[in-house]
Amino acid sequence: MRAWRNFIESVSTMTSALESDLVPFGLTLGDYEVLVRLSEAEDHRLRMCDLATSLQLSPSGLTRRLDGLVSSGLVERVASPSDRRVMFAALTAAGHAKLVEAAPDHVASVRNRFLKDLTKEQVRSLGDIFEIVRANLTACPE
Amino acid sequence: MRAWRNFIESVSTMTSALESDLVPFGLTLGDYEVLVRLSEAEDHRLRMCDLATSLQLSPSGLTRRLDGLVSSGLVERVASPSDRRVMFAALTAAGHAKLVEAAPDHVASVRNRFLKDLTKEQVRSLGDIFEIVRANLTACPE
DNA sequence: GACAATTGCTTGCGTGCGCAACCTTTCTTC
DNA sequence: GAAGAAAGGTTGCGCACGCAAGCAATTGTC
Repeated sequence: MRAWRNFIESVSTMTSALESDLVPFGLTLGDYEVLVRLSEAEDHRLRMCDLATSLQLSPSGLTRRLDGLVSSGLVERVASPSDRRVMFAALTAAGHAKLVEAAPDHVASVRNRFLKDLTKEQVRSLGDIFEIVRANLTACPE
Repeated sequence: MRAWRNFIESVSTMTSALESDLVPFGLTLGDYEVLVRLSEAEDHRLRMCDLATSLQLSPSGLTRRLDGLVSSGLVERVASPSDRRVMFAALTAAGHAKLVEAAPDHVASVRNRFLKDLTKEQVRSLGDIFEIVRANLTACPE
């Protein structure tokens, strides 16, 4: 339970800290996650629904989030030729540039806020632990 | 970075899982946290502002959350006699009963979703890690 | 080959929250 | 002790999100 309480508290302060570290770039943490997912995808594009599940976001949530990124010119919607239901979210050049600009700062932020005072050993065991937790969570969806 | 990605993903699936485990009790995770804080406080009551910081919630956010709990009869607002600015949030008998009813299930939920497949050693080190992280976070609020 | 059933995405609607503005009460300073 | 500063809480507004409903396109079934 001690682990739990510290954990909960850490999470919320940490995310808001990371959020504010992204403000100078005009990004929100959610936006950043979108850019990362797209940059890692083939051709820098993903189907909306795949992106939604990857972000653990509802379809409508993703639609709205993309609206913002599209109007900022970082992402564009591209219709699929093969299946006219699907829309791709595609990273624009500006979007890619924005990610390249923001990423180092963000990574440094994570290290600084999160991993700073941990030993290598602890970081490693953290990785192990959350691999197990994630596996456990995806295993029992009841 | 591996630690980080698994971490982020775990957190969001876990909280939504815990959230849904509380639905049968008619509680949200936020509500539950309020009840816990109050039950641990002296006389089962806390000043609004103390409760807000404890929950890492803005003043307005707390006001709204309390509105719900008050209209459910789980919490009541009590004016302070010594300082007429402050309002106490006080646990009602019904609120205490509700917490007693929901707590075992919730704790089991946490263990099941989170700690289930971890060794004692890992749980211990998790506690250590987030104690450090939390200390680090509160130390550098810049 | 036509008519469900399903999939993919988008639009009302409600909710929960933060921010800024406001009112009230207390503290500070002179 | 009176004027200004500060603290405690509540309200207007906007934003992000989930849910349910809806529309378009595709797949399945006979």
